[in-house]
Amino acid sequence: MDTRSRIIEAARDLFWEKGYNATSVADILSRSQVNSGSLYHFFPGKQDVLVGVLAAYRDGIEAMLLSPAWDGIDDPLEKIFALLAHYRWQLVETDCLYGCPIGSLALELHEPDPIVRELLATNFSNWTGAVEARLVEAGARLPPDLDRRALAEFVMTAMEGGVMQARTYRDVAFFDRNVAAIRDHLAMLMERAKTAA
Amino acid sequence: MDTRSRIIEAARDLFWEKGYNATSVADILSRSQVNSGSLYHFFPGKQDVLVGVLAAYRDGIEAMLLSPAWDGIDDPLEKIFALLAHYRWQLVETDCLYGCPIGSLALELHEPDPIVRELLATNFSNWTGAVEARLVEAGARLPPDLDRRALAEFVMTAMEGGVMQARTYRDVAFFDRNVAAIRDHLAMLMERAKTAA
DNA sequence: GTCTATAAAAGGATAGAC
DNA sequence: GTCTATCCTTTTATAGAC
Repeated sequence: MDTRSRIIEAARDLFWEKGYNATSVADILSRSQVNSGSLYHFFPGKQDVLVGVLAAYRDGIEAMLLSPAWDGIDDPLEKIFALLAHYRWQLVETDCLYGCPIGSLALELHEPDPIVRELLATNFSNWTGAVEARLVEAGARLPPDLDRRALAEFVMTAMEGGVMQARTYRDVAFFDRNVAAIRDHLAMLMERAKTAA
Repeated sequence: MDTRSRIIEAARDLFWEKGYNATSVADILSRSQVNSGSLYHFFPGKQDVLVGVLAAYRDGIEAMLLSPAWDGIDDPLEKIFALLAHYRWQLVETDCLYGCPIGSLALELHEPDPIVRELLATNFSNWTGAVEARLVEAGARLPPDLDRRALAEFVMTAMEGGVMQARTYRDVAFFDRNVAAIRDHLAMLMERAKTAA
């Protein structure tokens, strides 16, 4: 793999594992087996590596996240729960240490440069947009006047809040209960769609 | 105010504004108008200041958060929305820069010392417990078999997820839509309680 | 593009007088 | 308990040869 990609990949993992501020440039160099001169050849500074990482998440959402999560699943609403299951799997794999990398960075960086904030928001929007599209596909199973974008944002909230609590308590059951709550929420909306029809 | 309290207060504000890692001991000294020697007289190190801040949040939840938020409000379910409104007010006051201090720290600190993680979890539990108690007070307005603890966790999720998105987009409307969703969720549960009766 | 060495600053923490 | 001065490490970033 080329040097620039090795840097991005190492930084992506380190930011996920330790956060942005707790990761030093030396950490990135050591993990990627790259020398200081090379990193600063590709990136003006550490924050530009972060920009590269966030752009990689943005460009890879389909191939790295959505496609794997939705493989073999047809039902649009079950695709949403498959996406949530993907985060659950990550939590279990890491003993509830690491959750959503974007969410963690979004809360860690309190006054990020506009370009960083913009990329965080874009990553959120792409995720929400993908969920919204599944809710649109669900068609008449959901109330016709339902704001599907807002519901997609609420699904994201359930994921991020579930991850936050599961990580803090080191117990995936907190995530599970939040997923159950959002499942109940969808069930009640479908009930509403039925009775209104 | 005594020196130790000044340090805790300054650190609390700085951790809220910038996060833990982005706050230096020098920042705390400058904000609290305390000298290095005094800080290290009261605290073995920076992390112990964090422990003090988290303990202060824990001990102050009633006086600093719940009592002010619930002043003049009798309805238990409206108390929950008043609590959410408190976070909304904080977002508006800070142009959506700062949200829930505990949530931010919980996601920033990836592998905190056990004592720190324990305090984060305790703060979450106390918050959730307060909301749970209001849901219990709501009695028969909610389904009898409803897991009120799990619902309280879901309310917390809505708050944290709403704060995260509002901050990232610098737009409080993201918070509002999440609150509206949780209000709708409660409304549907109350409907369920009615039809089951 | 890559290498080593190093600068320049910031960081956490300590010493010892008062 | 408080003060100033300072140590030592880490951190980001640069220089300049190859």
